Amino acid sequence: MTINYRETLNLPETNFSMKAGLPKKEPEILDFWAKNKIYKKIRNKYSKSKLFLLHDGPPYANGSIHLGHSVNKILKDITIKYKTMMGLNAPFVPGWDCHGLPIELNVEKKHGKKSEIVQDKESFQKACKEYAESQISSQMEDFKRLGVFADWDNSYKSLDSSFEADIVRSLGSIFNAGHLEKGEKPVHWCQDCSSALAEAEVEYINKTSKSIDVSFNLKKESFNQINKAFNVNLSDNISFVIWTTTPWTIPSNVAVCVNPSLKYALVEIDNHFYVIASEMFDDCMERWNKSGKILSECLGTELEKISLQHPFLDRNSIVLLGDHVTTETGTGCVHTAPAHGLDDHFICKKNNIEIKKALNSLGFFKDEFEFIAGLPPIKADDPVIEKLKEKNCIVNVEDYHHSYPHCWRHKTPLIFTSTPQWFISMEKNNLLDDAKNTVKEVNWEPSWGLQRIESMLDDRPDWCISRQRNWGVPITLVVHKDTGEIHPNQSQLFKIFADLIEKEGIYAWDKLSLGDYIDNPEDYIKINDSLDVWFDSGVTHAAVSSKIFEENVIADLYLEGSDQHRGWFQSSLLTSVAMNGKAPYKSVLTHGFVVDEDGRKQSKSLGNVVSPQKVWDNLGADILRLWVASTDYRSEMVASDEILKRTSDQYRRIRNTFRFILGNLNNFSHKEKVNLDDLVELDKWIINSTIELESKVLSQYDKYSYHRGVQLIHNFCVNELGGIYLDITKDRLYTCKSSSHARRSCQTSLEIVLNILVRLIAPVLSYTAEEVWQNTSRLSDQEISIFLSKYNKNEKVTSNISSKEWERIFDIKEEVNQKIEALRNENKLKGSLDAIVLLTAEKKDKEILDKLGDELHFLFITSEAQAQIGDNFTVNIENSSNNKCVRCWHKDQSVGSNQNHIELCNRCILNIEEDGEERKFV
RNA sequence: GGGCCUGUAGCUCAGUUUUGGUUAGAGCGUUCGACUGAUAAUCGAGAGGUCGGAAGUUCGAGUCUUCCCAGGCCCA
Repeated sequence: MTINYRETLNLPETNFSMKAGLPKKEPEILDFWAKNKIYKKIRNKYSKSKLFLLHDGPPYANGSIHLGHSVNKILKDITIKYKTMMGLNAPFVPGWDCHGLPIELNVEKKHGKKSEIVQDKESFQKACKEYAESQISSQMEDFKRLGVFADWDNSYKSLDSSFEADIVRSLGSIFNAGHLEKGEKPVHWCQDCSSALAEAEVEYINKTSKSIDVSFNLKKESFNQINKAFNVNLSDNISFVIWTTTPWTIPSNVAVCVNPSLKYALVEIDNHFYVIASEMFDDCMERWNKSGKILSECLGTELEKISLQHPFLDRNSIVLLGDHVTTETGTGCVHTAPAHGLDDHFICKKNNIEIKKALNSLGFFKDEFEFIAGLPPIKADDPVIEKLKEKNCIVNVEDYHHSYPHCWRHKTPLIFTSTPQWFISMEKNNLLDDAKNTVKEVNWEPSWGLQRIESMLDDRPDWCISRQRNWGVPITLVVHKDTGEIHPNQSQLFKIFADLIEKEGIYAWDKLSLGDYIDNPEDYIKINDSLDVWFDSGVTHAAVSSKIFEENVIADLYLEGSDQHRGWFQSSLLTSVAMNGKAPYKSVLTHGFVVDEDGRKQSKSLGNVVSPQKVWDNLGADILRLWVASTDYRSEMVASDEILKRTSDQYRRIRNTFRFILGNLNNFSHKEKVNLDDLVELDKWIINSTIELESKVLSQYDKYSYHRGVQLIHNFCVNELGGIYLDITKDRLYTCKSSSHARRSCQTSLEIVLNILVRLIAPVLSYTAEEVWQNTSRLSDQEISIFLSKYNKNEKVTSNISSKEWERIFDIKEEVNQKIEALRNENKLKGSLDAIVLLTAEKKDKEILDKLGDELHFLFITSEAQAQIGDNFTVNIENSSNNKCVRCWHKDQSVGSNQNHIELCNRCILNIEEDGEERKFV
């Protein structure tokens, strides 16, 4: 009867399953981390180590997290874990941005705009707070599910009263540094919000407006000047023509701007004379459908201070010079309403022209404009046009299609209108220049980040920090009720109010009576505005990092999406420079946005949104993490079903590599380790290759190039391990005597490979790395969690065969493979173990091959192999005629010679009956 | 419309700057084959690219220049 020799083999055995089952397993690992307080243990372990501070940019506390959030937090987590395993103290304090309009709108929606809760300010604020907290807790659960290590119990939230107090303190500090300014500037205003909007809250949507050309008649006193300028002699019927797409701003017109260096033409049409820019003549004639004649021309500068009659108001409109006037569209004469345009505002301020406001404080037309009194601006266009027609001042009306600012929430068109606002001035105390200088010292990654933030700083206006809203931190200014002057003791008051808010919350501001804090309370009022939420998040360096770590600590890294060049990177920079004169970060790393397979942004309407919740429920968070890590995040990141499928494939390969290694290390104890110098040569090679891999991967991680690192690891699993080492050593692991040097040598190297590899994947495949770690006491005895372990310093092993020589050997192996494959295709050979390899090689190659002695055939996984010297390199394959050993599957002439084991070769008999074979090279 | 960025095999990425230089690489997937002792795994071999497009500089361009196209972020 035949003996079942399979039982004499040392086959791999492990309970590390092939199928990952991540969606089920990951929550268990999460529990393990929580129960064992791993994050806390990490903090304790590295409390004395060098600090690496990655400061978390707060997501807005609204809605469930999407893929973009996941990308951001995973990248941060990979970084934190890598730095930690490098031995740095890398804490991570997550945060949330909690005030602001979107939360107010949701609470209004939930309770109803007219409900008592919404109508009463304090109850409304409390409802907003409650809502934000509920959002935070659900977002936090999702962030945890991603496998992110953080101090979740001590996260920061801008709604904490201590944080709110610090916002007030920060504002006080900026006030003390002389950057605060009261202003009256045109801002985007949403009628539906009854509020000025931040830039980030503005959305551009195509809109059709009325574009009108309006004539402004020349006043008598200016005829001399114009006759002189154009060298004519007229006494009547001269008009300047302006063009605008916002007819409702005509009631606020106080001036007409011309460019001093442009040429202007006096155009005659039907006995009437019009002034427009010469360049715009053709354009205007076409638009107005008129044929006019240019009588004369002059430079814009000669038109300065000419007086025009407002079309329907008893008001002068004066001609001003401005470089902002262009000839892109219109007439070259620009309607100027300083209450409704930034350029207009500045030019009038410069020329000391009084700002005329047609709108009341709620954004409706004042009573004095009878024909439009009480109307909102967007409904006033038609009546104004009618009025202009009535006064015979309209030259042309047509529809105009353009991209126009809208409220991001209501999608309604915004107006640009002047309101009293508080500003952080860019100029007053040199803040902008200081910020621009500081930014050069920061390491921007990718490097174009510098250019980007610089160009954004270049054209940034003063920072309007006033919001006429309820859910926000109050601007705790006390101003004189008549003069608007800030109270002389304001600096001190900031501190007092901050302490009060710390104790009682933001509600304290509305409740307090000034009499308790100042001497002449009847002369002063409290400002009602709340702070722009960008200010809240902009001061996290002061409210969070400074407090937890060290006063004015500068973070090593800010890591956010590229949109934050205008957002948080800038708000943080400006407040930090204003308060401390320094940038709050040493490095700024940005990632792109998530798009679909066609490169389009993910949006609900396109139906191409990939939900992170679905990914971790179906595939596992480690797949999501691997996707993030294997994508070059510096540009857009493509997510699709196919890509995630590919990612899963990549994951399986890495997982199975671990499974195989673990299986073969079964029953291998530390005592059985082989001295490194005594290892089989091939085992030395894989150790040295792995050490080399480690240094390459870590240097990629160090550059935040996770995708390159992951690619290196994966390729190593495929090529060095799967294709070469593990394939070749199967023979030794399975067929050699269990306790033999030949087998222990291999296991010794596998243990080293395992230790290195599991650490390399840990920052990315955190769950799987922990699963591997917990699977075997050889790892878990080192530390209770892999994340308490570090990257070890591994020394390369000295070997007789250099890595160059190994490279050549594997090249030759590849040629042998191709020859074998060719024969297989001709059906002359079944498997490689049927083959006998006969190599002819040049002396140099022969000498290298000789280093493997008679173990060469193990390298090729053939039954026999020989090399001889010759002029050319050739590979010859023969089909072995020997019998196949049923145990090791090699074909050998000794098979059948032993009567006790008639089906075995001598090598196997040595391995099962005697001391076992000896292996030195392969 | 402006600023910044991206575009190399079906997919993910190398290669592009310092230095322009043989038939442009890898892994995944795909096809074919092997094994059944990593087995919903593993091994071997093959196919697959006018490097977004066009023009230019050059003996020579994925790489340099200009323009165009598609897309992203930010702004208007």
